[in-house]
Amino acid sequence: MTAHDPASRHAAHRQGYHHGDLRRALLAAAVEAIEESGAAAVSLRDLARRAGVSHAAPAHHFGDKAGLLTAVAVEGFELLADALDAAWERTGDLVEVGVAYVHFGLTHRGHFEVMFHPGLCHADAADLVAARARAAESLHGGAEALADRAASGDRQIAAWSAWSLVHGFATLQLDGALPLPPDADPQDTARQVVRFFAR
Amino acid sequence: MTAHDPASRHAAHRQGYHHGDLRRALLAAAVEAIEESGAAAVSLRDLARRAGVSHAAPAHHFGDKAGLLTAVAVEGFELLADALDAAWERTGDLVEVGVAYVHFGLTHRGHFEVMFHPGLCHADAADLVAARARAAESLHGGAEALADRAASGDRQIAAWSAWSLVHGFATLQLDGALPLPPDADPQDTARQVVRFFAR
DNA sequence: TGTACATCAGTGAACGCGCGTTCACTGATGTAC
DNA sequence: TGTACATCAGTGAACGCGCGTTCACTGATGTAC
Repeated sequence: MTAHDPASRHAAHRQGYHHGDLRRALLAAAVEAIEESGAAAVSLRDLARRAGVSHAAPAHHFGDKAGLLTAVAVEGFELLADALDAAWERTGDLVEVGVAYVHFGLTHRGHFEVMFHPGLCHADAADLVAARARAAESLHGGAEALADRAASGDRQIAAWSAWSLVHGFATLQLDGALPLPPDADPQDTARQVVRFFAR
Repeated sequence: MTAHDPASRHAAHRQGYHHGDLRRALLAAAVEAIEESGAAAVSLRDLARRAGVSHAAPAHHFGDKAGLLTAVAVEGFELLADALDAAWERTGDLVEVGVAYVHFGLTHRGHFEVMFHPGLCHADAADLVAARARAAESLHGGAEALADRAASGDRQIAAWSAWSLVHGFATLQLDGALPLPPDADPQDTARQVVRFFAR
């Protein structure tokens, strides 16, 4: 790791004229800001402040606000696809894929919010379309298999139902609309909910 | 209906110094604006413009932006409770209560958005707490009865599952994340999804 | 029936603020020779 | 090994804009007498 290595520059206190890894720093700042105040309230100037950089710098990397949020959404869809694939490979249990969806939402609320409010992004950006498609594939596979297991009715309806269930549970949790008893573990409750569905 | 009747003044072109029913007009403008640009983007000045009134007028009725959105949420919860109760009384079918929930969300997206993002409101306002409680009662009754019908496992888990299902379906539809085939009727699809769940 | 007055609803000018965007610039990096 | 130069990343001042809020005000309404 030399002094020119971006990671070491980033890990150290920023001192030079160049940041070293401003793009990544801005994405992290964006997720943080979204989790604090919501995606619509994010401003490029605030992110620049958080990254310790001049207010005009973000435009270099993302063009405009929608461009930045698009990058957040792309990252989110990739993380989600990874999480769903990993759950399947780890457990071989379709219920756990649903649980992983909920877990992703609860632990990545910044990404999650942007991913499902496409109005804030450049909805047609090629990388966004690709990342969304990959996540949809991971998700759809799981949901359809779950539907097969339920072994009744229309596969498509079953898959939509499964997705609705986990998405709704995650969303209600994130909005604080479905308050669990203080001793309940959200992920464990999610597991019971998905199991109930897959009964 | 005399010339002093607020409704007639409202129906007619506004001409006098007094609006006649500015509170209601501002609420309607707010719902419209939210459906166009999202709740976070609503501004009091824009609503005043839509209502044809000076920009300082809204503060008279709602105090501030959060006060206005609180009023939107209160109206939303009351409309939702009405819709759920009506569906139950009309059909006596618990599936139809779920369908009514989805239908409410799809036809009141402005209200729906504010109702489930409490960070934008005065979350502790007495009328909001009361309206939410009434809606929760209508909803919970339906969900628990559906759970009873499913006749397996924990009632609480079953109720959360039912709510998650309909909320998730509505949310995914509103965000355009679950695109139906062009010939599919959203409400009819919702009915199939809820039936699949209640199988 | 008329008059005086209190109350309420809406006005419009003013303020300070944070924002996105533009633009000429400068510091740092990497490559060609 | 050194020098010149192109490219890239970030700066900082400037602009115009819409916003929320305040405040003294004015027009309209309703009530007491």
